[in-house]
Amino acid sequence: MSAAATPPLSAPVEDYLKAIYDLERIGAPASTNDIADRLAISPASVSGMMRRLAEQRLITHEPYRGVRLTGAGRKAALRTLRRHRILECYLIEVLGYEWDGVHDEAERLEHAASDELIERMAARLGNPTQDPHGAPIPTRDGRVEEAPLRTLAGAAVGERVRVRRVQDEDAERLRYLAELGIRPGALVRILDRAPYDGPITLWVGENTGTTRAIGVGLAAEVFVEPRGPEERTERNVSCPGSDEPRATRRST
Amino acid sequence: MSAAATPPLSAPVEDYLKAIYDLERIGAPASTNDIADRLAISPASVSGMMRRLAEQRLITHEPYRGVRLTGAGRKAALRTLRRHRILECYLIEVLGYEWDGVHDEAERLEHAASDELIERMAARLGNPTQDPHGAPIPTRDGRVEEAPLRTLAGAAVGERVRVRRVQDEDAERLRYLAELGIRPGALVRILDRAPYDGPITLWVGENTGTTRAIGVGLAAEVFVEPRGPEERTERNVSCPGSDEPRATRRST
DNA sequence: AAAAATGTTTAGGTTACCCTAAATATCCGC
DNA sequence: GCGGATATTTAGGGTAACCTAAACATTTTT
Repeated sequence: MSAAATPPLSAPVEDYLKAIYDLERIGAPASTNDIADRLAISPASVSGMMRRLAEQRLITHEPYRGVRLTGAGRKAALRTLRRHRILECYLIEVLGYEWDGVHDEAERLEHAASDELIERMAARLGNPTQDPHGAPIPTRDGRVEEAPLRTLAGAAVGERVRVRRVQDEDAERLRYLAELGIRPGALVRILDRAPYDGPITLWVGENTGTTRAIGVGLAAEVFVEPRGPEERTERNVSCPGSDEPRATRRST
Repeated sequence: MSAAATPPLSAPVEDYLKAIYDLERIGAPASTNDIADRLAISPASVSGMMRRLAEQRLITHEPYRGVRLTGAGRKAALRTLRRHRILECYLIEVLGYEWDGVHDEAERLEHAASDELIERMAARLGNPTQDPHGAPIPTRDGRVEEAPLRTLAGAAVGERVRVRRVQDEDAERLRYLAELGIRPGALVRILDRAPYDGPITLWVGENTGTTRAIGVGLAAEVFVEPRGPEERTERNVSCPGSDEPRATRRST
């Protein structure tokens, strides 16, 4: 009945929707400034785009209050997110990209790839449910389970946690986290926290491991799950490298 | 010394350059109208774009006379062509696309893929030198050997020719040619030509084969090479399906 | 060689995005 | 509950790409 042939969205529009989705996920309606920051665009430009998106019923906009995705907007955002994350998996698993190098490539391809291409890639990968950074991959029909994870910045001294996901935007930071051994699947114990938002000292590793220190800023980009008494055995199908820590990723 | 970091070209600009390259390849300088036809854009818009391209030193433009690519323009066109053709190979060989379905996908991806991605795909394919439709793939440094091929429309009755390349723009037509058995590598004998640009009757096949008829319009999109006494044995590295005819491509 | 047909360019307009600067609304501390 | 800080929107501009209609140049026909 419905399923009105959705007019194709421009690349900027898809980027806005993704950004709004991500901001909404954290908390309240997305504010103009937050969106502007995230997309590195002036707030004035965001205001203009919000009007256009609202006209297209992709968001609802209460002036001075922020915006929320509508059903259609959410669907579009999840579609883009699916593309992005499948592309990341594919680039790493099939074409040998590094963990920290996929984001930008996927960012461009996600706007150009057809649904057919994405589904062929997904099939080829065995329909993964999370990307290499631990982010869940929405299904074709727009379902995601966004696990409400805490971040490493919020973990208490003495706690043992399992890294589940890291923010993937910044290649530099990702490379640094990889050096520290902090990637999805890694086990971390919080040894110490310096006061006044000082560095957090960690033990990274399963049995053998190392001591590392990390700033609160970076720690806030690492999502973790408390390591329960009996860890969940039901694991997601995912890209290699996104789960259990592996002995050697780089041969150096 | 030179190698000035080329500013990235927009997708439309890349499309114009490709079109001009292709038109120039046939014959004289590309005319405004030809470019407009090929890109399905109004001649007035083409005029405007020609001004911009000339400013950027990608073409030289003699008003009312047509345009020619400069060195830089040619280089850019070949870069895009390389991307397009490698993508087509990759989509067919690795992701299972059909012969007739790759063009549009490649057309979009060629503007978004990084050089790194293209080279990874090329490596994965063993650096092919022609695409699935028989078109030569320019090298990374912008070299191509454009074999000066004749078309099936220009072949004489009684001649035996080898199909080397077909135009890949139109999926419909490609599908039809595939049905006829006309693909790169196929052997064809011209049995008859009806007068007044009437249909051409062909024998398609190596030893066993079939009789088929084809209009002059379509025949002009099929590039052939006379089957010499001793056929060249030095064959190009290429995508499967782009060469020697294979028993079954589709299982139907 | 003038008229007709064809091909090309200019003139003027539209849309989607972006920007800076200025105006305006909301929030927060006192 | 007022005044300043902060957040948001409006006003006014810019660019790239497209369009149609009209003007102009070239080629072809008679």
